[in-house]
Amino acid sequence: MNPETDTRSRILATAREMFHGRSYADVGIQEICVGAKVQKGSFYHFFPSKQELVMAVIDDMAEDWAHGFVAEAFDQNLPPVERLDYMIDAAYYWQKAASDIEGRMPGCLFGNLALEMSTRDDVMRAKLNAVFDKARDRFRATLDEAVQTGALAPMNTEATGTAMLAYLEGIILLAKTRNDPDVILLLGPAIKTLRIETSQ
Amino acid sequence: MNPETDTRSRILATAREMFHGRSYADVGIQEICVGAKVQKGSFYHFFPSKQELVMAVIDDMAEDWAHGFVAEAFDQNLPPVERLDYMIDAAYYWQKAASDIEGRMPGCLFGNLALEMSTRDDVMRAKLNAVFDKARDRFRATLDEAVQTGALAPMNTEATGTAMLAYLEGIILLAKTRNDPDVILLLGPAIKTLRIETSQ
DNA sequence: CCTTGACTTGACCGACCGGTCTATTATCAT
DNA sequence: ATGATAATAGACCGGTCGGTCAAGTCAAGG
Repeated sequence: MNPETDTRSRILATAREMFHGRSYADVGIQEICVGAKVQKGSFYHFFPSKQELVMAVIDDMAEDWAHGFVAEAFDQNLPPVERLDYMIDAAYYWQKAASDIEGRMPGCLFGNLALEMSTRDDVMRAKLNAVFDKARDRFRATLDEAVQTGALAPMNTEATGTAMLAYLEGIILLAKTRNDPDVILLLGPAIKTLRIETSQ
Repeated sequence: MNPETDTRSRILATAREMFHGRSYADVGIQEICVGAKVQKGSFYHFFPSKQELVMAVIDDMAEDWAHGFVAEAFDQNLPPVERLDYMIDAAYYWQKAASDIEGRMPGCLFGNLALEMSTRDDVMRAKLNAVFDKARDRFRATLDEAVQTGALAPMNTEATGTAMLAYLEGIILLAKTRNDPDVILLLGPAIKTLRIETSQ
C-alpha cells in the first residue's frame, strides 16, 4: 500500500535477486531500476549509494534467512543431530528451486559477496562476518545441545560449528561451479562427521 | 630474454596477482597494462580479450599449483594421512605470506573466480571445474592409498575427496572473510574427520 | 638493400558506470 | 487553499570500461 515502502522494497527485492544470481560488480543501478520499474532519482532517494544498497540487501536476506528455512531447520523440537540434515536439505531445495527456474545455481549470496568484496570493502566484510557468526552460533547451539543430551561426545562445539559452516559454504561453492545442486545432497550428510576436539 | 615471451609473461604475472588479490570485474585492462609496463596494443597482440587472459591466468596458476606446493603436500613418500595435514599447512603458509605482504587474505583464486564467474561464463566455469576435479583426484588418490594400507577404513574415496576439497575451499572462504589465516590452522586438521561411506 | 611480419605505440571509440541535479508531482497537516 | 515535504522523473555528468586501429619500430631472411 504505502507507496514509499513499496518502491523501496521493490528496489530491494530486485537488487537482491540480481546480486544473488550474478555479482555485485556485474549488476548496475540502471539495471536494477529497470527491473524494479523505478527511476534513478527514486532510487537515490531511498539509497545513498550502491554499497549502501547491497548492505541493505545483506540485512534483508539475513533476516529472511534467520526467520525462514534456517529457523525451521534448527527447529528446537527436532533432535539436535537431525537439524543438521534438515539444514542440508533446506540448502539443497533452495538451490534446486532457483536452479530449476533460472537454469543456474546462484549459490550463497553471503559466500558470493564475501569472496568478491572482502578484499575491497572492510565494512561489508565486517557485515558478512557478522552473518557468518550468527550462522556459526546456530550450529554451535545445536552441537551444545547434542553434547548435553549425550547424542554426541564432548567436543569443541564452537570450532566444530565453524567447521560445519565452512563445509556448507564449500559444498555450495563446488555445487555452483558444477552447476549441479545434487552435489549438496551427495556431500551434505558428511557434515555430521566433522569434529574438532576440545583442546587439552 | 625473448622479448615476446617476456612481455606476455609480464602481463600474465601482473594479471594473476591482481585477479587473485581483487576480482575479475575490479581489475581493468588498463590497470594491468600499467602494472606490467605494457601498452594496450601490445596487450591485445598477445591476448584477444580479457576473458582469454583470465583463462590463461587460470592455466598458469593451476600449473604452478600442481607443480608447486600441492606436489610437495601430496608427496608420495609421506604417509597418506599426513599428506592431508601438509596440504592444510601449505594453504595456511601461502595465505599467511600473502596476508603479511598485502595486508589482506586473497583466498583461493579458483574459488574466487568460481563464485564470481560461474553464473556468467560457462567456458570459465568448465575450466574451473576441471581444476577442481584434478584437486579432487589428488585427494581421492591419497585416500585410496590410505585405505589400501589400512590406515583408513574403506569408504567412498571419490565422494570423500570431493568433500575434503569443498571443506578446504570453505575454510579459505571463511578465513578470507575474517581476514585471518589462522582460521585455516584452527579448522584445517578436521579435514581428516570427513567421511562418506560407500553406498550399499 | 629491401621486404616481411612480429611487436609496440597511443590516440581513439561507443557504451556504460555510479552518481548528481533540477523540475515536477503527490501527499498531507494546517 | 497553502506551504512543506516526500517522492518521482529523467536529462545530464565526468570517468572508466573493454576493445579497435592506423602508424610506426625493429630484427631476421632473402
